[in-house]
Amino acid sequence: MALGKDYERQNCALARALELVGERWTLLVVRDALYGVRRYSDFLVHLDIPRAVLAERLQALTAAGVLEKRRYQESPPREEYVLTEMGQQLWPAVHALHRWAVDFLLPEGPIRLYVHTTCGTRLDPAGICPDCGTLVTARDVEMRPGPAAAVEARTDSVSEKLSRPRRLLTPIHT
Amino acid sequence: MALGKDYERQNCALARALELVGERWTLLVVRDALYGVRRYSDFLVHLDIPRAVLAERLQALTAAGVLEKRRYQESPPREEYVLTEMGQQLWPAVHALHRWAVDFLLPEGPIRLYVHTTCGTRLDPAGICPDCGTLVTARDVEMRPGPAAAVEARTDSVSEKLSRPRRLLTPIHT
DNA sequence: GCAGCAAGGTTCGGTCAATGAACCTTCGGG
DNA sequence: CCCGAAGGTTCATTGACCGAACCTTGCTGC
Repeated sequence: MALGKDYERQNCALARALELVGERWTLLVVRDALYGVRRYSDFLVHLDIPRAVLAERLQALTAAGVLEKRRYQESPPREEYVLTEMGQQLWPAVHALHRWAVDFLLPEGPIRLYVHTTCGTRLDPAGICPDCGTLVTARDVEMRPGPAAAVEARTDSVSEKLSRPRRLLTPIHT
Repeated sequence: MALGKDYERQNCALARALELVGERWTLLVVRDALYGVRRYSDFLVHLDIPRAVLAERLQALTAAGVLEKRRYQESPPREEYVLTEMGQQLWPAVHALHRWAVDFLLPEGPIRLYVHTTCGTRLDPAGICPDCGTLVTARDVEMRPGPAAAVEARTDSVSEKLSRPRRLLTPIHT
């Protein structure tokens, strides 16, 4: 997002949100984090994002409290970025936007489906499980290949792991 | 959003959505349209957006089918931009992101509240009316000043009209 | 003991979108 | 005839994004 990245004169909660997650790539980073991606190198190969931009976004999201940077091994020191509670709560917004795109921008049908783990039912546009009526949190969502899954053109290792049914937030590297 | 405005290599519905509504200012334009703003000059004073950027965004949203440009008077010819059904369906996504910001980024409390017109109850984070249990569409939402409404610093004519309780999608001019 | 490699970055020049100020056109009213 | 409102377009400046190259730390194999 070029120049002033804040909407200072907009006294509105949505503007505050967009200052943080409205920049280019940021919401895709959050989506990948919901999918279970945690490492710098995995975000890199899955998003095709410039290295400098990824580093800057991870730092901004960490500073804002959406991600937490933690060391998962000493020697050699290695870091991973994990969604905080605040970050996981972005799931309804990500899902709503995703669903809107499926309904209006993807004539070929959804590439992925999101179902409630305990009921096996596809979420409705609000992120509710039609079966049990509860608002499903990211932890209780399973993602599965949808009718248009074959269109998936990516062949990187992260995409392959994500192409099988799996629960959201499950770490990609064991 | 600078340079390549598309995420070509991302085969994902969310990426398609972000190519359209993920650019700087675009989602704020949609929010204003949900509030009932329809005219170029009203978007202009309410958003403090550069004129060229506004013109470009309105055109892109119209081309994508989110807005419809219509002539509301001949002689002198005057245009207005109205949300299509596709545009109105963005409400759940806008609301979810808004609600997330209220919950995590606004310690002073919400500036505006969204309530179900028929029940008078505040929507839950998924956009459901807790009273009647239905997913509330934009047409049935009333917005009201919230606890932190006094913080509203803007004094333009559009902000003044929006500071009173009103139904979403109600046109601002007459 | 040295080469190679993986992870996680930083640096750097070129490009292109955002910005804001100035300008333009069409029409109606006084 | 002049002014103003609505709805734009044009233009120079600036800074974020891009991608390629480079760097550092600590393993692992020979």
